[in-house]
Amino acid sequence: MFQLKYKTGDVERILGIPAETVRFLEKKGLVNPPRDESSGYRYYNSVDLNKLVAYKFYRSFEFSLDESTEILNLLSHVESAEQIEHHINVIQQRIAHYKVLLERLKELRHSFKQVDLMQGKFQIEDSPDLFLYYNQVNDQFKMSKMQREVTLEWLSQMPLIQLALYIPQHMVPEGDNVYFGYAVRTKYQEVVDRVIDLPLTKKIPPRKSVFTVIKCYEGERINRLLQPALDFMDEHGMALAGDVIGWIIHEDEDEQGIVRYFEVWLPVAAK
Amino acid sequence: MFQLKYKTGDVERILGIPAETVRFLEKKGLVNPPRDESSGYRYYNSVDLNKLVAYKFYRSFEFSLDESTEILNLLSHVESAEQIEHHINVIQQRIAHYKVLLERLKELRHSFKQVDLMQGKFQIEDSPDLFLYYNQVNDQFKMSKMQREVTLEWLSQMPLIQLALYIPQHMVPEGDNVYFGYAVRTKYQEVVDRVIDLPLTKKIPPRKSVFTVIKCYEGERINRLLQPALDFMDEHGMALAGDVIGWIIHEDEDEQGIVRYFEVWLPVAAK
DNA sequence: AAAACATTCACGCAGCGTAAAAGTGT
DNA sequence: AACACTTTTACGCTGCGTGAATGTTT
Repeated sequence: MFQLKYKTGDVERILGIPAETVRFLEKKGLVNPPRDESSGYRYYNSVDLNKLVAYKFYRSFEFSLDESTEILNLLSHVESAEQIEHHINVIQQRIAHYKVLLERLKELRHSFKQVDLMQGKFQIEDSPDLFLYYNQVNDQFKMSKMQREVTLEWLSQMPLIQLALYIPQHMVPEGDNVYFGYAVRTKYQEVVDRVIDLPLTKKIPPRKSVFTVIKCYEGERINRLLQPALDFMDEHGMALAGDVIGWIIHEDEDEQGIVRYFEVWLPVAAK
Repeated sequence: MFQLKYKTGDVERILGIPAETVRFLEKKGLVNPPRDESSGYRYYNSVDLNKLVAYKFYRSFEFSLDESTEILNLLSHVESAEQIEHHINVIQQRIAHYKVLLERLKELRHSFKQVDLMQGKFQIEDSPDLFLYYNQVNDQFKMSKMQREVTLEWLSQMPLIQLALYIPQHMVPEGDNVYFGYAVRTKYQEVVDRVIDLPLTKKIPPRKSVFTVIKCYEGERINRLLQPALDFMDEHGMALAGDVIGWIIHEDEDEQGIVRYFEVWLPVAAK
Protein backbone atom coordinates (compact mmCIF):
# COMPACT_ATOMS: atom_id res chain seq x y z
CA MET A 1 0.00 0.00 0.00
CA PHE A 2 2.97 2.31 -0.65
CA GLN A 3 2.35 5.38 -2.72
CA LEU A 4 5.35 7.57 -3.26
CA LYS A 5 4.23 9.11 -6.48
CA TYR A 6 1.45 11.63 -6.73
CA LYS A 7 -0.49 12.78 -9.75
CA THR A 8 -1.51 16.36 -10.32
CA GLY A 9 -4.93 15.65 -8.87
CA ASP A 10 -3.38 14.11 -5.78
CA VAL A 11 -1.41 17.27 -5.22
CA GLU A 12 -4.62 19.23 -5.45
CA ARG A 13 -6.30 16.96 -2.94
CA ILE A 14 -3.39 16.81 -0.51
CA LEU A 15 -2.24 20.42 -0.58
CA GLY A 16 -5.28 22.22 -1.93
CA ILE A 17 -3.30 23.70 -4.81
CA PRO A 18 -5.43 23.60 -7.99
CA ALA A 19 -4.08 21.18 -10.61
CA GLU A 20 -3.79 23.87 -13.24
CA THR A 21 -1.80 26.03 -10.86
CA VAL A 22 0.60 23.19 -10.25
CA ARG A 23 1.09 22.78 -13.99
CA PHE A 24 1.54 26.53 -14.29
CA LEU A 25 4.26 26.44 -11.65
CA GLU A 26 5.98 23.69 -13.59
CA LYS A 27 6.02 25.93 -16.66
CA LYS A 28 7.64 28.57 -14.46
CA GLY A 29 10.37 26.16 -13.43
CA LEU A 30 9.41 25.60 -9.81
CA VAL A 31 9.00 21.84 -10.09
CA ASN A 32 9.81 19.33 -12.79
CA PRO A 33 7.98 16.06 -12.24
CA PRO A 34 8.84 13.13 -14.53
CA ARG A 35 6.18 12.05 -17.02
CA ASP A 36 4.76 8.65 -17.75
CA GLU A 37 5.93 7.96 -21.30
CA SER A 38 2.70 6.59 -22.66
CA SER A 39 0.06 8.61 -20.85
CA GLY A 40 1.91 11.89 -20.36
CA TYR A 41 0.80 11.92 -16.71
CA ARG A 42 3.02 13.81 -14.28
CA TYR A 43 4.29 12.06 -11.18
CA TYR A 44 5.31 14.16 -8.20
CA ASN A 45 7.27 12.92 -5.21
CA SER A 46 7.36 14.20 -1.64
CA VAL A 47 10.18 16.62 -2.45
CA ASP A 48 8.01 18.22 -5.14
CA LEU A 49 5.09 18.50 -2.75
CA ASN A 50 7.21 20.10 -0.07
CA LYS A 51 8.63 22.49 -2.61
CA LEU A 52 5.11 23.54 -3.53
CA VAL A 53 4.36 24.14 0.14
CA ALA A 54 7.57 26.09 0.54
CA TYR A 55 6.61 28.09 -2.54
CA LYS A 56 3.30 29.01 -0.93
CA PHE A 57 5.22 29.92 2.18
CA TYR A 58 7.48 32.41 0.39
CA ARG A 59 4.63 33.77 -1.70
CA SER A 60 2.72 34.53 1.47
CA PHE A 61 5.52 36.96 2.36
CA GLU A 62 4.82 38.58 -0.99
CA PHE A 63 8.03 37.44 -2.57
CA SER A 64 7.29 37.33 -6.30
CA LEU A 65 6.92 34.03 -8.12
CA ASP A 66 10.38 34.48 -9.62
CA GLU A 67 11.96 35.38 -6.30
CA SER A 68 10.35 32.43 -4.58
CA THR A 69 11.45 30.06 -7.33
CA GLU A 70 14.97 31.44 -7.17
CA ILE A 71 15.19 30.98 -3.43
CA LEU A 72 13.89 27.43 -3.68
CA ASN A 73 15.83 26.25 -6.73
CA LEU A 74 18.80 28.46 -7.40
CA LEU A 75 20.11 30.31 -4.40
CA SER A 76 22.41 29.07 -1.67
CA HIS A 77 21.37 29.66 1.90
CA VAL A 78 23.67 32.67 2.01
CA GLU A 79 22.12 34.22 -1.08
CA SER A 80 18.64 33.41 0.16
CA ALA A 81 19.45 35.11 3.44
CA GLU A 82 20.40 38.21 1.45
CA GLN A 83 17.09 38.08 -0.40
CA ILE A 84 15.28 37.88 2.90
CA GLU A 85 17.30 40.75 4.25
CA HIS A 86 16.33 42.78 1.22
CA HIS A 87 12.70 41.80 1.56
CA ILE A 88 12.70 42.95 5.17
CA ASN A 89 13.59 46.40 3.83
CA VAL A 90 10.86 46.19 1.22
CA ILE A 91 8.27 45.34 3.84
CA GLN A 92 9.50 48.03 6.20
CA GLN A 93 9.19 50.59 3.43
CA ARG A 94 5.75 49.32 2.63
CA ILE A 95 4.70 49.78 6.25
CA ALA A 96 6.11 53.29 6.23
CA HIS A 97 4.26 54.02 3.00
CA TYR A 98 0.95 52.77 4.36
CA LYS A 99 1.39 54.79 7.52
CA VAL A 100 1.67 57.91 5.40
CA LEU A 101 -1.38 56.86 3.37
CA LEU A 102 -3.26 56.41 6.61
CA GLU A 103 -2.35 59.85 7.85
CA ARG A 104 -3.43 61.38 4.56
CA LEU A 105 -6.65 59.39 4.52
CA LYS A 106 -7.48 60.80 7.92
CA GLU A 107 -6.85 64.30 6.61
CA LEU A 108 -9.13 63.49 3.70
CA ARG A 109 -11.81 62.23 6.06
CA HIS A 110 -11.49 65.45 8.01
CA SER A 111 -12.02 67.49 4.86
CA PHE A 112 -15.14 65.54 3.93
CA LYS A 113 -16.51 66.11 7.42
CA GLN A 114 -16.08 69.84 6.95
CA VAL A 115 -18.65 69.84 4.14
CA ASP A 116 -21.61 69.32 6.42
CA LEU A 117 -20.07 70.99 9.45
CA MET A 118 -18.83 74.20 7.90
CA GLN A 119 -21.03 74.97 4.92
CA GLY A 120 -22.23 78.52 5.37
CA LYS A 121 -20.39 78.74 8.68
CA PHE A 122 -17.22 80.62 9.47
CA GLN A 123 -14.40 80.07 11.84
CA ILE A 124 -11.21 81.87 12.67
CA GLU A 125 -8.17 79.63 12.41
CA ASP A 126 -4.65 79.55 11.07
CA SER A 127 -4.50 78.47 7.46
CA PRO A 128 -2.39 75.38 6.81
CA ASP A 129 1.33 75.83 6.37
CA LEU A 130 2.11 74.84 2.81
CA PHE A 131 3.82 75.18 -0.52
CA LEU A 132 1.67 75.95 -3.53
CA TYR A 133 2.04 75.79 -7.29
CA TYR A 134 -0.48 76.44 -10.03
CA ASN A 135 -0.66 75.44 -13.68
CA GLN A 136 -4.25 76.38 -14.47
CA VAL A 137 -5.87 79.81 -14.74
CA ASN A 138 -9.64 79.55 -14.79
CA ASP A 139 -10.28 76.90 -17.44
CA GLN A 140 -6.93 77.12 -19.13
CA PHE A 141 -3.96 74.90 -18.47
CA LYS A 142 -0.47 76.27 -18.93
CA MET A 143 1.42 74.36 -21.57
CA SER A 144 4.93 75.75 -21.61
CA LYS A 145 7.68 73.16 -21.34
CA MET A 146 8.68 74.50 -17.97
CA GLN A 147 5.16 74.37 -16.54
CA ARG A 148 4.72 70.83 -17.81
CA GLU A 149 7.88 69.68 -16.14
CA VAL A 150 7.03 71.30 -12.86
CA THR A 151 3.52 69.86 -13.03
CA LEU A 152 4.89 66.36 -13.51
CA GLU A 153 7.16 66.77 -10.52
CA TRP A 154 4.23 67.86 -8.40
CA LEU A 155 1.92 65.12 -9.61
CA SER A 156 4.52 62.49 -8.82
CA GLN A 157 4.14 63.40 -5.15
CA MET A 158 0.61 62.06 -4.75
CA PRO A 159 -1.16 61.53 -2.48
CA LEU A 160 0.77 63.92 -0.31
CA ILE A 161 -0.37 66.82 -2.43
CA GLN A 162 -3.76 68.52 -2.49
CA LEU A 163 -5.60 69.75 -5.56
CA ALA A 164 -5.47 73.39 -4.58
CA LEU A 165 -6.87 76.73 -5.62
CA TYR A 166 -5.54 80.23 -5.20
CA ILE A 167 -7.34 83.55 -5.54
CA PRO A 168 -5.38 86.80 -5.38
CA GLN A 169 -6.69 89.23 -2.82
CA HIS A 170 -7.67 91.84 -5.39
CA MET A 171 -9.85 89.28 -7.21
CA VAL A 172 -12.13 88.91 -4.16
CA PRO A 173 -15.05 89.12 -4.60
CA GLU A 174 -15.35 90.99 -7.87
CA GLY A 175 -12.63 89.45 -10.01
CA ASP A 176 -12.83 86.40 -12.19
CA ASN A 177 -9.39 84.86 -11.92
CA VAL A 178 -8.97 81.62 -10.03
CA TYR A 179 -5.73 79.68 -10.14
CA PHE A 180 -5.69 75.92 -9.78
CA GLY A 181 -2.79 73.70 -8.98
CA TYR A 182 -1.32 71.71 -6.17
CA ALA A 183 -0.32 72.24 -2.58
CA VAL A 184 1.61 70.29 -0.01
CA ARG A 185 1.69 70.79 3.75
CA THR A 186 5.17 71.66 4.96
CA LYS A 187 5.05 68.74 7.38
CA TYR A 188 5.59 66.44 4.41
CA GLN A 189 9.22 67.38 4.36
CA GLU A 190 10.34 64.90 1.71
CA VAL A 191 7.91 66.44 -0.79
CA VAL A 192 8.79 69.99 0.19
CA ASP A 193 12.45 69.20 -0.46
CA ARG A 194 11.57 68.27 -4.02
CA VAL A 195 9.32 71.21 -4.86
CA ILE A 196 10.83 74.03 -2.83
CA ASP A 197 13.10 75.29 -5.60
CA LEU A 198 10.72 74.75 -8.50
CA PRO A 199 9.63 77.83 -10.43
CA LEU A 200 6.16 79.21 -9.71
CA THR A 201 6.14 77.36 -6.42
CA LYS A 202 5.69 79.51 -3.39
CA LYS A 203 5.56 79.11 0.31
CA ILE A 204 2.32 80.13 2.00
CA PRO A 205 2.92 80.55 5.71
CA PRO A 206 0.06 79.95 8.11
CA ARG A 207 -1.96 83.08 8.59
CA LYS A 208 -4.90 83.96 10.78
CA SER A 209 -7.84 83.30 8.45
CA VAL A 210 -11.53 82.89 8.10
CA PHE A 211 -12.13 79.26 7.25
CA THR A 212 -15.27 78.04 5.52
CA VAL A 213 -16.62 75.59 2.99
CA ILE A 214 -17.88 76.93 -0.33
CA LYS A 215 -20.62 75.20 -2.30
CA CYS A 216 -20.16 76.09 -5.94
CA TYR A 217 -22.63 75.16 -8.68
CA GLU A 218 -21.44 74.91 -12.25
CA GLY A 219 -21.09 78.32 -13.84
CA GLU A 220 -20.87 80.11 -10.52
CA ARG A 221 -17.74 82.13 -9.82
CA ILE A 222 -15.96 81.12 -6.66
CA ASN A 223 -14.79 84.69 -6.25
CA ARG A 224 -18.31 85.94 -5.71
CA LEU A 225 -19.19 83.10 -3.40
CA LEU A 226 -16.60 84.44 -0.99
CA GLN A 227 -18.80 87.45 -0.24
CA PRO A 228 -20.47 85.87 2.82
CA ALA A 229 -17.04 85.32 4.32
CA LEU A 230 -16.21 88.98 3.72
CA ASP A 231 -19.47 89.94 5.42
CA PHE A 232 -18.49 87.75 8.36
CA MET A 233 -15.19 89.59 8.60
CA ASP A 234 -16.96 92.90 8.48
CA GLU A 235 -19.27 91.96 11.32
CA HIS A 236 -16.30 90.98 13.41
CA GLY A 237 -14.20 94.03 12.72
CA MET A 238 -11.80 92.33 10.32
CA ALA A 239 -10.83 92.67 6.68
CA LEU A 240 -9.29 90.46 4.01
CA ALA A 241 -5.53 90.69 4.36
CA GLY A 242 -4.09 88.42 1.69
CA ASP A 243 -4.62 85.93 -1.09
CA VAL A 244 -7.17 83.18 -0.62
CA ILE A 245 -6.11 79.55 -0.66
CA GLY A 246 -8.18 76.42 -0.62
CA TRP A 247 -8.75 73.03 -2.11
CA ILE A 248 -11.51 70.99 -3.55
CA ILE A 249 -13.13 68.33 -1.42
CA HIS A 250 -15.61 66.73 -3.76
CA GLU A 251 -17.89 67.10 -6.74
CA ASP A 252 -21.52 66.10 -6.17
CA GLU A 253 -24.58 66.18 -8.35
CA ASP A 254 -28.02 67.20 -7.05
CA GLU A 255 -31.31 68.42 -8.58
CA GLN A 256 -29.76 71.79 -9.27
CA GLY A 257 -26.83 70.33 -11.14
CA ILE A 258 -23.18 69.73 -10.53
CA VAL A 259 -21.81 71.16 -7.32
CA ARG A 260 -18.29 71.42 -5.98
CA TYR A 261 -17.26 71.83 -2.38
CA PHE A 262 -14.12 73.72 -1.47
CA GLU A 263 -12.38 74.33 1.81
CA VAL A 264 -11.06 77.89 1.75
CA TRP A 265 -8.98 80.10 4.00
CA LEU A 266 -9.26 83.90 3.72
CA PRO A 267 -6.46 85.68 5.60
CA VAL A 268 -7.70 88.41 7.86
CA ALA A 269 -6.44 91.38 9.87
CA ALA A 270 -8.15 93.78 12.22
CA LYS A 271 -9.78 96.61 10.28
CA MET B 1 -4.98 82.37 -28.13
CA PHE B 2 -7.60 80.61 -25.96
CA GLN B 3 -7.38 76.88 -25.80
CA LEU B 4 -10.05 75.32 -23.67
CA LYS B 5 -10.10 71.99 -25.42
CA TYR B 6 -7.35 69.45 -25.13
CA LYS B 7 -6.65 66.46 -27.30
CA THR B 8 -5.48 63.15 -25.91
CA GLY B 9 -1.88 64.03 -26.63
CA ASP B 10 -2.27 67.34 -24.82
CA VAL B 11 -3.45 65.49 -21.76
CA GLU B 12 -0.38 63.32 -21.97
CA ARG B 13 1.86 66.35 -22.22
CA ILE B 14 0.15 68.38 -19.50
CA LEU B 15 -0.49 65.66 -16.92
CA GLY B 16 1.96 62.98 -17.94
CA ILE B 17 -0.79 60.40 -18.31
CA PRO B 18 -0.12 58.25 -21.39
CA ALA B 19 -2.67 58.79 -24.17
CA GLU B 20 -3.64 55.14 -24.24
CA THR B 21 -4.26 55.18 -20.52
CA VAL B 22 -6.57 58.16 -20.91
CA ARG B 23 -8.54 56.29 -23.57
CA PHE B 24 -8.59 53.24 -21.35
CA LEU B 25 -10.04 55.29 -18.52
CA GLU B 26 -12.72 56.57 -20.86
CA LYS B 27 -13.70 52.98 -21.64
CA LYS B 28 -13.96 52.45 -17.90
CA GLY B 29 -16.35 55.37 -17.57
CA LEU B 30 -14.11 57.84 -15.76
CA VAL B 31 -14.32 60.57 -18.39
CA ASN B 32 -16.44 61.06 -21.47
CA PRO B 33 -14.94 63.67 -23.77
CA PRO B 34 -16.98 64.76 -26.80
CA ARG B 35 -15.67 63.72 -30.22
CA ASP B 36 -15.06 65.76 -33.32
CA GLU B 37 -17.63 64.41 -35.77
CA SER B 38 -15.39 64.14 -38.79
CA SER B 39 -12.05 63.18 -37.35
CA GLY B 40 -13.13 61.21 -34.32
CA TYR B 41 -10.66 63.17 -32.17
CA ARG B 42 -11.48 63.45 -28.47
CA TYR B 43 -11.62 66.90 -26.88
CA TYR B 44 -11.14 67.18 -23.14
CA ASN B 45 -11.90 70.24 -21.05
CA SER B 46 -10.42 71.39 -17.77
CA VAL B 47 -13.01 69.45 -15.78
CA ASP B 48 -11.90 66.23 -17.50
CA LEU B 49 -8.27 67.00 -16.79
CA ASN B 50 -8.93 67.67 -13.15
CA LYS B 51 -10.94 64.49 -12.92
CA LEU B 52 -7.98 62.57 -14.28
CA VAL B 53 -5.77 64.18 -11.66
CA ALA B 54 -8.30 63.38 -8.96
CA TYR B 55 -8.40 59.82 -10.26
CA LYS B 56 -4.63 59.54 -9.86
CA PHE B 57 -5.04 60.99 -6.40
CA TYR B 58 -7.49 58.32 -5.28
CA ARG B 59 -5.56 55.56 -7.01
CA SER B 60 -2.47 56.59 -5.09
CA PHE B 61 -4.35 55.63 -1.92
CA GLU B 62 -4.83 52.24 -3.56
CA PHE B 63 -8.52 52.66 -4.09
CA SER B 64 -9.35 50.40 -7.03
CA LEU B 65 -10.14 51.84 -10.44
CA ASP B 66 -13.82 51.11 -9.87
CA GLU B 67 -13.84 52.63 -6.41
CA SER B 68 -12.06 55.73 -7.63
CA THR B 69 -14.44 56.12 -10.55
CA GLU B 70 -17.41 55.67 -8.25
CA ILE B 71 -16.19 58.31 -5.83
CA LEU B 72 -15.55 60.75 -8.64
CA ASN B 73 -18.66 60.15 -10.74
CA LEU B 74 -21.37 58.48 -8.74
CA LEU B 75 -21.13 58.99 -5.01
CA SER B 76 -22.31 61.94 -2.95
CA HIS B 77 -19.87 63.48 -0.52
CA VAL B 78 -21.54 61.52 2.27
CA GLU B 79 -21.17 58.21 0.45
CA SER B 80 -17.61 59.06 -0.51
CA ALA B 81 -16.83 59.80 3.11
CA GLU B 82 -18.09 56.31 3.96
CA GLN B 83 -15.82 54.80 1.31
CA ILE B 84 -12.90 56.67 2.79
CA GLU B 85 -13.82 55.51 6.25
CA HIS B 86 -13.88 51.96 4.99
CA HIS B 87 -10.58 52.38 3.22
CA ILE B 88 -9.00 53.62 6.43
CA ASN B 89 -9.88 50.23 7.91
CA VAL B 90 -8.46 48.45 4.91
CA ILE B 91 -5.17 50.28 5.21
CA GLN B 92 -5.00 49.75 8.94
CA GLN B 93 -5.46 46.04 8.44
CA ARG B 94 -2.83 46.06 5.77
CA ILE B 95 -0.37 47.71 8.14
CA ALA B 96 -1.17 45.13 10.78
CA HIS B 97 -0.64 42.36 8.24
CA TYR B 98 2.72 43.71 7.14
CA LYS B 99 3.83 44.06 10.73
CA VAL B 100 3.20 40.38 11.21
CA LEU B 101 5.04 39.57 7.99
CA LEU B 102 7.94 41.62 9.23
CA GLU B 103 8.10 39.77 12.51
CA ARG B 104 8.03 36.43 10.70
CA LEU B 105 10.67 37.57 8.22
CA LYS B 106 12.95 38.42 11.11
CA GLU B 107 12.39 34.95 12.53
CA LEU B 108 13.22 33.55 9.12
CA ARG B 109 16.37 35.63 8.95
CA HIS B 110 17.32 34.33 12.36
CA SER B 111 16.91 30.73 11.16
CA PHE B 112 19.11 31.32 8.13
CA LYS B 113 21.78 32.83 10.36
CA GLN B 114 21.78 29.65 12.43
CA VAL B 115 23.04 27.64 9.46
CA ASP B 116 26.54 29.07 9.58
CA LEU B 117 26.54 29.79 13.30
CA MET B 118 25.30 26.48 14.64
CA GLN B 119 26.26 23.80 12.14
CA GLY B 120 28.09 21.12 14.12
CA LYS B 121 27.70 23.18 17.28
CA PHE B 122 25.39 22.56 20.19
CA GLN B 123 23.65 24.78 22.63
CA ILE B 124 21.33 24.26 25.55
CA GLU B 125 18.14 26.25 25.23
CA ASP B 126 14.40 25.96 25.61
CA SER B 127 12.72 24.64 22.51
CA PRO B 128 10.07 26.94 21.04
CA ASP B 129 6.58 26.77 22.48
CA LEU B 130 4.35 25.50 19.70
CA PHE B 131 1.57 23.42 18.26
CA LEU B 132 2.49 20.73 15.76
CA TYR B 133 0.71 18.62 13.19
CA TYR B 134 2.06 16.14 10.67
CA ASN B 135 0.65 14.68 7.47
CA GLN B 136 3.76 13.03 6.06
CA VAL B 137 5.66 9.97 7.28
CA ASN B 138 9.03 9.66 5.60
CA ASP B 139 8.19 10.06 1.92
CA GLN B 140 4.54 9.29 2.19
CA PHE B 141 1.74 11.79 2.49
CA LYS B 142 -1.40 10.86 4.36
CA MET B 143 -4.43 11.02 2.12
CA SER B 144 -7.44 10.33 4.30
CA LYS B 145 -10.22 12.86 4.03
CA MET B 146 -9.64 13.97 7.58
CA GLN B 147 -5.92 14.52 7.11
CA ARG B 148 -6.52 16.47 3.94
CA GLU B 149 -8.95 18.80 5.66
CA VAL B 150 -6.66 19.40 8.58
CA THR B 151 -3.76 20.00 6.21
CA LEU B 152 -5.72 22.64 4.35
CA GLU B 153 -6.58 24.43 7.56
CA TRP B 154 -2.93 24.48 8.54
CA LEU B 155 -1.70 25.61 5.15
CA SER B 156 -4.17 28.49 5.15
CA GLN B 157 -2.27 29.96 8.10
CA MET B 158 0.88 30.81 6.20
CA PRO B 159 3.31 32.36 6.77
CA LEU B 160 2.73 32.05 10.49
CA ILE B 161 3.39 28.33 10.27
CA GLN B 162 6.70 26.54 9.91
CA LEU B 163 7.40 23.46 7.78
CA ALA B 164 8.20 21.21 10.69
CA LEU B 165 9.59 17.79 11.40
CA TYR B 166 9.07 15.46 14.32
CA ILE B 167 11.09 12.41 15.37
CA PRO B 168 9.85 10.19 18.19
CA GLN B 169 12.41 9.68 20.93
CA HIS B 170 12.73 5.95 20.28
CA MET B 171 13.62 6.58 16.63
CA VAL B 172 16.81 8.46 17.63
CA PRO B 173 19.34 7.68 16.30
CA GLU B 174 18.66 4.19 15.02
CA GLY B 175 15.11 4.42 13.68
CA ASP B 176 13.97 5.49 10.25
CA ASN B 177 10.71 7.28 10.88
CA VAL B 178 10.56 11.02 10.42
CA TYR B 179 7.27 12.87 10.47
CA PHE B 180 6.80 16.05 8.49
CA GLY B 181 4.11 18.64 8.87
CA TYR B 182 3.56 22.11 10.21
CA ALA B 183 4.10 23.97 13.43
CA VAL B 184 3.03 27.31 14.83
CA ARG B 185 4.48 29.19 17.77
CA THR B 186 1.93 29.66 20.52
CA LYS B 187 2.50 33.41 20.42
CA TYR B 188 0.52 33.49 17.17
CA GLN B 189 -2.67 33.15 19.15
CA GLU B 190 -5.05 33.66 16.22
CA VAL B 191 -3.57 30.64 14.46
CA VAL B 192 -3.46 28.54 17.60
CA ASP B 193 -7.16 29.22 18.12
CA ARG B 194 -7.86 27.70 14.72
CA VAL B 195 -5.71 24.57 15.03
CA ILE B 196 -5.88 23.78 18.72
CA ASP B 197 -8.79 21.37 18.45
CA LEU B 198 -7.83 19.76 15.16
CA PRO B 199 -7.09 16.02 15.21
CA LEU B 200 -3.43 14.96 15.16
CA THR B 201 -2.46 18.40 16.33
CA LYS B 202 -0.55 18.50 19.57
CA LYS B 203 0.92 21.05 21.87
CA ILE B 204 4.67 20.87 22.37
CA PRO B 205 5.60 22.87 25.46
CA PRO B 206 9.04 24.44 25.64
CA ARG B 207 11.53 22.00 27.06
CA LYS B 208 15.18 22.26 27.96
CA SER B 209 16.86 21.03 24.77
CA VAL B 210 20.04 20.67 22.84
CA PHE B 211 19.70 22.95 19.84
CA THR B 212 21.72 22.47 16.66
CA VAL B 213 21.61 22.68 12.89
CA ILE B 214 21.68 19.46 10.89
CA LYS B 215 23.16 19.30 7.40
CA CYS B 216 21.48 16.44 5.57
CA TYR B 217 22.52 15.23 2.12
CA GLU B 218 20.04 13.41 -0.04
CA GLY B 219 19.65 9.80 1.02
CA GLU B 220 20.98 10.44 4.50
CA ARG B 221 18.72 9.66 7.43
CA ILE B 222 18.14 12.61 9.72
CA ASN B 223 17.76 10.18 12.62
CA ARG B 224 21.39 9.08 12.37
CA LEU B 225 22.63 12.62 11.92
CA LEU B 226 21.39 13.35 15.42
CA GLN B 227 24.14 11.14 16.89
CA PRO B 228 26.59 14.02 17.41
CA ALA B 229 23.96 15.79 19.48
CA LEU B 230 23.52 12.67 21.58
CA ASP B 231 27.29 12.53 22.05
CA PHE B 232 27.22 16.14 23.18
CA MET B 233 24.57 15.26 25.77
CA ASP B 234 26.63 12.35 26.96
CA GLU B 235 29.69 14.52 27.46
CA HIS B 236 27.64 16.92 29.54
CA GLY B 237 25.91 14.33 31.66
CA MET B 238 22.56 14.53 29.95
CA ALA B 239 20.33 12.21 27.97
CA LEU B 240 17.57 12.51 25.41
CA ALA B 241 14.30 13.00 27.25
CA GLY B 242 11.62 13.38 24.60
CA ASP B 243 10.66 13.58 20.95
CA VAL B 244 12.75 15.71 18.63
CA ILE B 245 11.21 18.67 16.85
CA GLY B 246 12.65 20.89 14.20
CA TRP B 247 12.07 22.59 10.90
CA ILE B 248 13.72 22.96 7.59
CA ILE B 249 15.62 26.14 6.85
CA HIS B 250 16.74 25.68 3.28
CA GLU B 251 17.72 23.30 0.53
CA ASP B 252 21.09 23.98 -1.10
CA GLU B 253 23.06 22.22 -3.77
CA ASP B 254 26.84 21.81 -3.63
CA GLU B 255 29.44 19.50 -5.24
CA GLN B 256 28.27 16.64 -3.10
CA GLY B 257 24.66 17.00 -4.13
CA ILE B 258 21.49 18.31 -2.63
CA VAL B 259 21.70 19.28 1.01
CA ARG B 260 19.04 20.33 3.47
CA TYR B 261 19.56 22.32 6.65
CA PHE B 262 17.32 21.77 9.65
CA GLU B 263 17.09 23.48 12.98
CA VAL B 264 16.41 20.82 15.60
CA TRP B 265 15.71 20.71 19.30
CA LEU B 266 16.42 17.52 21.28
CA PRO B 267 14.87 17.59 24.75
CA VAL B 268 17.29 16.66 27.50
CA ALA B 269 17.36 15.70 31.15
CA ALA B 270 20.20 14.98 33.59
CA LYS B 271 21.39 11.39 33.31
C1' DA C 1 -18.97 0.78 -21.46
C1' DA C 2 -18.86 4.37 -18.20
C1' DA C 3 -16.85 7.01 -14.34
C1' DA C 4 -13.21 9.45 -13.05
C1' DC C 5 -9.27 10.89 -14.09
C1' DA C 6 -5.34 13.54 -16.88
C1' DT C 7 -3.85 16.45 -20.67
C1' DT C 8 -3.53 20.92 -23.50
C1' DC C 9 -5.44 25.15 -24.89
C1' DA C 10 -7.86 29.43 -24.59
C1' DC C 11 -9.61 32.97 -21.98
C1' DG C 12 -10.54 35.68 -17.70
C1' DC C 13 -9.20 39.14 -13.74
C1' DA C 14 -6.56 44.42 -12.68
C1' DG C 15 -4.53 48.35 -14.51
C1' DC C 16 -2.51 49.78 -17.34
C1' DG C 17 1.76 50.28 -21.21
C1' DT C 18 3.56 49.38 -25.82
C1' DA C 19 3.71 48.73 -30.57
C1' DA C 20 1.43 48.35 -35.18
C1' DA C 21 -1.47 49.83 -38.86
C1' DA C 22 -4.39 53.11 -40.73
C1' DG C 23 -6.45 57.57 -40.95
C1' DT C 24 -6.22 63.05 -39.96
C1' DG C 25 -4.35 67.98 -39.28
C1' DT C 26 -1.49 71.78 -40.51
C1' DA D 1 3.92 66.63 -49.63
C1' DA D 2 6.04 66.02 -45.19
C1' DC D 3 5.42 65.13 -40.66
C1' DA D 4 3.24 65.18 -36.37
C1' DC D 5 -0.67 63.65 -34.56
C1' DT D 6 -4.90 60.70 -33.74
C1' DT D 7 -7.52 56.57 -34.03
C1' DT D 8 -8.39 51.41 -33.25
C1' DT D 9 -6.66 46.91 -32.39
C1' DA D 10 -4.06 43.52 -30.35
C1' DC D 11 -0.82 41.89 -27.16
C1' DG D 12 2.23 42.10 -22.94
C1' DC D 13 2.77 42.09 -17.85
C1' DT D 14 1.66 39.02 -12.75
C1' DG D 15 -0.21 34.94 -10.65
C1' DC D 16 -2.96 32.41 -11.07
C1' DG D 17 -8.29 30.19 -11.76
C1' DT D 18 -11.93 28.36 -14.85
C1' DG D 19 -13.79 25.87 -18.50
C1' DA D 20 -13.73 23.20 -22.90
C1' DA D 21 -12.19 19.60 -25.78
C1' DT D 22 -9.71 15.57 -25.94
C1' DG D 23 -7.23 11.50 -24.30
C1' DT D 24 -6.22 7.78 -20.41
C1' DT D 25 -6.99 4.32 -16.65
C1' DT D 26 -1.53 4.16 -10.43
